Amino acid sequence: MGRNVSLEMGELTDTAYYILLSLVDAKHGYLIMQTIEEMTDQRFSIGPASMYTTIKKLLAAELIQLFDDYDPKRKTYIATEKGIELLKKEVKRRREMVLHAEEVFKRRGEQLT
Amino acid sequence: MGRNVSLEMGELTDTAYYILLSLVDAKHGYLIMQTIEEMTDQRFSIGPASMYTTIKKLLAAELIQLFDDYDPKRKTYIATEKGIELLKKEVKRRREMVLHAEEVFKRRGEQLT
DNA sequence: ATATAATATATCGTTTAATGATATATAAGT
DNA sequence: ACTTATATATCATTAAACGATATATTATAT
Repeated sequence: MGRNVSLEMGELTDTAYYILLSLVDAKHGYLIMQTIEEMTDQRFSIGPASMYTTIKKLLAAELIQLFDDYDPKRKTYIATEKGIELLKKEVKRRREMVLHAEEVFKRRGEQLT
Repeated sequence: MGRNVSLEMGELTDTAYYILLSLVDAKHGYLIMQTIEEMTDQRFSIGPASMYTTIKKLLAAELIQLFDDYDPKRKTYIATEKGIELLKKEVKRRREMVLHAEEVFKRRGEQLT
């Protein structure tokens, strides 16, 4: 297994991070893409290929599940409890990554704008 | 070119992020690996394969350069001005990623520990 | 009416990233 | 002599991301 890669290792790629974050509240696929673009002011965008590939992986890892929906045309997903926990852990990890950089620049007397 | 992937797009993977951050101050390869492990309390570790592959890419993108060194046994690298700028931009991007998550959880009345 | 744009889901094959395995060589400690 | 640590490097494989493409429905404009 990869050193810093797979979901089982408990780490999320940027793509998986944003999809899982979108699914804290139930959404169908297309809405996930829109939500991410809106959330990031168009700075991050995920196309259908990346999204559906990632959704499959997140489902397999039980980080998201199908949401009980009546509309058969749209598949709706939601993060599982396990998914939320991993997401929170990942937020913490990313916060630390920023801190690591801040420490390095601080040591050099430079500030990060 | 990938939507959210390559260095030319101005984004760094976790691996590239930590290597570039290590090279704010000049270091040779082996020391980079150690610095990253120490910095992250063993939570992130990069093996030689990932490191040398990434170093090649960072050199090609002129985000790091060979540091003027007298020791022919050890190749020493340092981040370029361009590399520092990208790193700062990336820190900002990652800070925003954390904020995005905080907003989502705040909206739900949950706090991130 | 009908063409066009937006909504919605999905797969195939390729490219890019990350890594395990492995090789090589030196230096230092036991 | 032997082992551990230091130091750099490549090859082949796995994993992640994505472009291209296909398909179908719904809404909107002409």
